[in-house]
Amino acid sequence: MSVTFKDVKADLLDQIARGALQPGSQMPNETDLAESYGCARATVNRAMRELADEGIIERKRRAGTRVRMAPIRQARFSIPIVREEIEALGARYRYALVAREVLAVPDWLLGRLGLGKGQEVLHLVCMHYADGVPYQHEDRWINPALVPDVAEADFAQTGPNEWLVGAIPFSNAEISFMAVDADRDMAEHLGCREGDALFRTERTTWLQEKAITFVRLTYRRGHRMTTQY
Amino acid sequence: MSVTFKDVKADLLDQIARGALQPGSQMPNETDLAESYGCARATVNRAMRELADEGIIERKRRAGTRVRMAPIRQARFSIPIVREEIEALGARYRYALVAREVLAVPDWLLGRLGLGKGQEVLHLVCMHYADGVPYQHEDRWINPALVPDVAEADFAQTGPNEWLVGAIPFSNAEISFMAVDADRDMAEHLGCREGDALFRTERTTWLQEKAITFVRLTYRRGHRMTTQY
DNA sequence: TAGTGGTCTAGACCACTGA
DNA sequence: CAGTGGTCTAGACCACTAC
Repeated sequence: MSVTFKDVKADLLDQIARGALQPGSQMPNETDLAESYGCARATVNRAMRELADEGIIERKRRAGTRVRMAPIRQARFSIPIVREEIEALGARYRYALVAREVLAVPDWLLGRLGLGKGQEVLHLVCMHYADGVPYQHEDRWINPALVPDVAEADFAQTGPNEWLVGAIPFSNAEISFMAVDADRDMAEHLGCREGDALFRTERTTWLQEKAITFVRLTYRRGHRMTTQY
Repeated sequence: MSVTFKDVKADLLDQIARGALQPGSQMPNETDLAESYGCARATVNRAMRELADEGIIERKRRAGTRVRMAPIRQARFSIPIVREEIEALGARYRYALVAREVLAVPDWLLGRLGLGKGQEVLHLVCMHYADGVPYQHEDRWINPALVPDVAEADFAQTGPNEWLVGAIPFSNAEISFMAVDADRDMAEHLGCREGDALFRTERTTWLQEKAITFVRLTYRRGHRMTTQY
């Protein structure tokens, strides 16, 4: 069996972990490594490219490759669809539409959606339950000009998240995480006390430079978001 | 100029975004795509592999490649070193050691660090300030058996995070995000009121299957963690 | 069991950039 | 301006798995 890029990657990682390759030190170039591993340069290249993508090493043309002084530690996590998140817990999912209205965009939202004063937005409030217990409160604003069919969707049965995922094939987004104090309304919806600390994510989604939707997802008390890296 | 993998990737993405390639639909195989783009199969492979890594498409041997029904939306964010985070805000960084003690591992920490009852841990409490204002509270537990030099480090000048990054070349971790109510002690350290909602991350770090450290980072009121995808 | 993606090879040219 | 990584090619073999 020939030497695979995974072999090379694992060996390099091991050398870094054991200290044989010190942080900040220069690594041999691809040609030399390929020779010493007895494989093609492309194989070494693949291994090193992945290490660079993961923030372990730093590569520059002409200057060569170095072990990063402080590895760029990065975590990756998938943004769950709430239905799947709840079903993965083994719980029964239930969705409810709380409010649906079309109104002039409020001032605080003008900038985030890139709209002008007086333009209309669709505002939805929904609740997601796990085994009948409040799990997540969804406060969503949609730019109807960019989502043609949104006027016909009634969102009585299907949540806007799942609907949008189906209607918008691809998009990019900015997402924030924070802690907020529950106000009276939120406390009632989520079944907690006013002032309780709640975990919230805010997300703005764009389709080709134009903001489609802004959503605030507020979780029930005690929610944790976890990932590994 | 020949067709690059970026060209292929961009074109496929564009077809997905425009709806020419519908979610759930089967894509042509690599050989056919290579022919239609007029490039080598390896070029198509690189493009499609990256799209698969990003969760846009789904690849299976023999079954071929499909556009994902619901793209796996995943965000990537780098775990900042608090000093850099504060300096990036243009603020002056200050660090203070609040407490340092060696004690028997508390029960709640036994499992997380994989220790036995009665074993000793190093417990550190630190504060990080931005322009003199409390920014982050750090509550850290270190397994001294796995970090040989930790007994000599006094952490009076340098925070344990930066020290550990230098001492431990590479590691993996599990990280969680949550909201907590400030208790009296936290409120005093962070200059907020008792009961205020605070953003917290908890992280356990392993070096080769053994837990080195568990840390709770609690941020000042109003902190947001943001990323794009 | 046949068709798909996964990977390796050997060679080539090129873009970038630090010495 | 020379050395490094970045990428493409054409061909090959293989592992997996749906059919």
